[in-house]
Amino acid sequence: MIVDVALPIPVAKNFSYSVPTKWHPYVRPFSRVVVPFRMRVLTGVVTDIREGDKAGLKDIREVADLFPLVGNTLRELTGWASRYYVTPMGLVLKYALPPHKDIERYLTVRMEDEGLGLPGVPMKKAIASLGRDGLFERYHSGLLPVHDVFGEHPFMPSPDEGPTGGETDNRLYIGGIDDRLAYYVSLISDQLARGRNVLMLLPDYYRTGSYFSRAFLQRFPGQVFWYGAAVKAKSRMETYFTLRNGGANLLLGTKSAVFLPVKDLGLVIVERHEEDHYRNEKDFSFNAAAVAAHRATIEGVPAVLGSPSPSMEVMKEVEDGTFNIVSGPAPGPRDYSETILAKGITSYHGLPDELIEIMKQPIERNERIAIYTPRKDYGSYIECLECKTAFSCPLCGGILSYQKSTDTLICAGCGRKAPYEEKCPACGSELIRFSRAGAEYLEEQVRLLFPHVPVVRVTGDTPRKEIEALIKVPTGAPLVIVGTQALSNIYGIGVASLILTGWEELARISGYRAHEKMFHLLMHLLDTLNPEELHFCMERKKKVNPALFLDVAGFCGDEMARRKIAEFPPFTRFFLIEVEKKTEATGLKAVDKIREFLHKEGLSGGITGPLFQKKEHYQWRMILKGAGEPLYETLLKLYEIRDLRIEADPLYL
DNA sequence: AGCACGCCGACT
DNA sequence: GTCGGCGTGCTC
Repeated sequence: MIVDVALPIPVAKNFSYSVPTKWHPYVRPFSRVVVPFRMRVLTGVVTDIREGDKAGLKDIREVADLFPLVGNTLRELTGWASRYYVTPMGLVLKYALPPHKDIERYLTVRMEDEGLGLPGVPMKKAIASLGRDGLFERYHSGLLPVHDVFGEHPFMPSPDEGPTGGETDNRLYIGGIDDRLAYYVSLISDQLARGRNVLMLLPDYYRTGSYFSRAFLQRFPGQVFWYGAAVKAKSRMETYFTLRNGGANLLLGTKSAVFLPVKDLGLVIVERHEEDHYRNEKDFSFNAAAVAAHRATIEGVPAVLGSPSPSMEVMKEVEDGTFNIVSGPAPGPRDYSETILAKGITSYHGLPDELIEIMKQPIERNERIAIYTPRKDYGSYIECLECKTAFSCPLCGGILSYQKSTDTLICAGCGRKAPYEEKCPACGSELIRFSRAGAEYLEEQVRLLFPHVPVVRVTGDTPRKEIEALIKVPTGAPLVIVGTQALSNIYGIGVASLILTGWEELARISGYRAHEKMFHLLMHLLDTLNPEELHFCMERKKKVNPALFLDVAGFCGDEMARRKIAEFPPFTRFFLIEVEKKTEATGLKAVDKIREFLHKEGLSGGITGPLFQKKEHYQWRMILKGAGEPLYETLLKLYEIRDLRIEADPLYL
C-alpha cells in the first residue's frame, strides 16, 4: 500500500510512503500518519491511497489517530480553504486539527477484559501495556472502547455528516450591540432548544470574549464553551470532545474555532465579521469570517453575520442574493456637529479653543466624553524648524512618533525605538516641532484644562487592569476618555459625547479600503460608546463629509459602485506575491522566475513589482488580480520558488 | 520549513 | 589556514 501524504511544509506537493501490511486496516483517506522526512519526523495527512509498492519509498513510522478525525465537512472546508487561500493542504490541515498528542492525553481505554483491572486507563498506559498496534487492533475489532475523559463520550468516527440540505437562510444583521446581542440570543436559544449546536465567532480583541461569554453564560448556563487563543490545552480539548459528541451547546470562539468539528450544527454566527482580527497572519492566512460563512453553506445551515457596518465582501453577497439584510436600530445619534480647524491639532500649541468649548458643557453636566485620535503617542510628524527636515526612521524611512512616557522615538513602520535626542539629526538644531498630536498629548492637555476631571487614556497598550477599572466606573460623574481605535473594541463603555479628532486623516492612508476603514471605525465607535452627541473636529483642507459615512445603506451603495468601476474587491480578488532575499542579485533572480512562471501561465497582466527595501533584506512585491479555482491552483505552483509568500486578499494595498 | 552542502570573504 | 554567512537543492 502506498499513501500520498500532505505535510505541514510550504510545498504544494505531496510525498509518498509505503504502509506496512499490519497497518493497512487503519489507514484511510485523511488518516494522520507520522513519517520520516529528511532528518526529521513529521505528522501529515493521507490524501490518497494506492495499491502496490514502489522501491525506494520509506515506510510510515506510525498511524497517528485511531481513525481519521476529518469528517465530510472538514474535508470539504479545508480543501476549499487550501485552494481559496492558496495554501498547501498540509499547512491548512495542521491548523485545523488538534495536535494528536493533545487528543491522546485526554483519552481513556476500558480494559476490564484484559485483566488489567480498572476501567478508564489513560491511553498512554494502555499503549505501554498492549503496544500501539495491540491497542489499534483491539479498538478496531470493538474489544476496547475508548472514551474521552471529559464527557465519557465514546471516541469514534462521527457519523458522516453532510449537507442537511434545504435552502439556507443567510442573514446580515445590521445594528447596534444591544440589539445584535438580543438577536443572537433569540436565534441561539431557538437552536439550543432543538438540541443543535451553534458556532459563533468573535474578533479576538481583549474584552470581547469575556463580554459575550458573560452575556451568554447567564442565559445558557453550562452550555457555553469558550475557545480562544489564550485557552489552555486541557479546556480546548474539553471543547473539542464536547462539541463533536453532544448537542445543545454554544461554541464561542475566535478564528481558530472555525475548523472545530461540531455535531448537529444548526447555526453559524459571526460578530463584527468585517474586523481585520478575523485574518490569520501565520503561514496559513485566511479570513475566518469568510470560512465560517462557507462552512455554513457546506453544512446547509444559516449563517448570520452581525455588525453595525457590513464589509463590502458581504454586501457583494447581498447583491448576489446569497445574504438577506435584517436591520436593527443604528447605534449613536443621527445628528452631529462639525468644527473646522484651520490647522490640525499639534503637540505644541495646546488644544484649539473650539474643542475646549465642545468639552465644557458635558463636563458641567457631569457627563462622560470620549475623544478619538488616530495616534497613541504624544505626537508624530516631527520636523526641524530650521532646516525643514522631517524626522524619519533610519531603518525603514517610516514616520516617527514621540512617546513622552518613555521619552523615545518610535517608528510606526518597523517598530524601531530610539531615545529622543531633542535635536535635529540633520543640522543639530534644537527647534523641533511635532505637527500631529496623539492620545498622550490630548490626555496631558485635558488634565491641564480640567484639573478636577478624571482622564483615562485607552490605546492598544493600555493594561487590562486599567480597562477593567474603567468599565466599573459608574456613570454620573464627569470623565474624559482619550483613546485611539482601541476605544471601538471595548463593549460596554457608554459616553454622552464623542468627539473625533483626526478621523478625516484616515481618508489619506491605507489604500483602496481607506473609506471602508473610516466607515467601520466610526460605526464601531458608535457601537461601543453609544453617544448622544457626536462631534467631528476636522482640519479644513482634509475635511470629509461625515454624513456620507453615517448613512449605512448610502455608504455601502456608493462604495460598491466605486469598487465595481475600478474592478477592485469584492468584484475581484488581489493576491500579494512577496519575495524576500538577503541580496539584491538573488532577489532579482527569483523575481525573474516568478515573471517567467506567470507569463507561461498567461497571467502576466496586472503585475506591479516595485523594489522594496526592509531591514537588511531585499523585498519584492507583486500584485495579481483575479479569481476562480483555476487561478488558485496555478498560484499554488508558485510554492516551488523559495522564500516566496502568497497572501490572498491583502489588507493594505 | 529546515537541513546539508558548497561557495566565498574575513580573521579568532 | 578555518569560520560563518548565504544561496541552492531537496525532502517520498
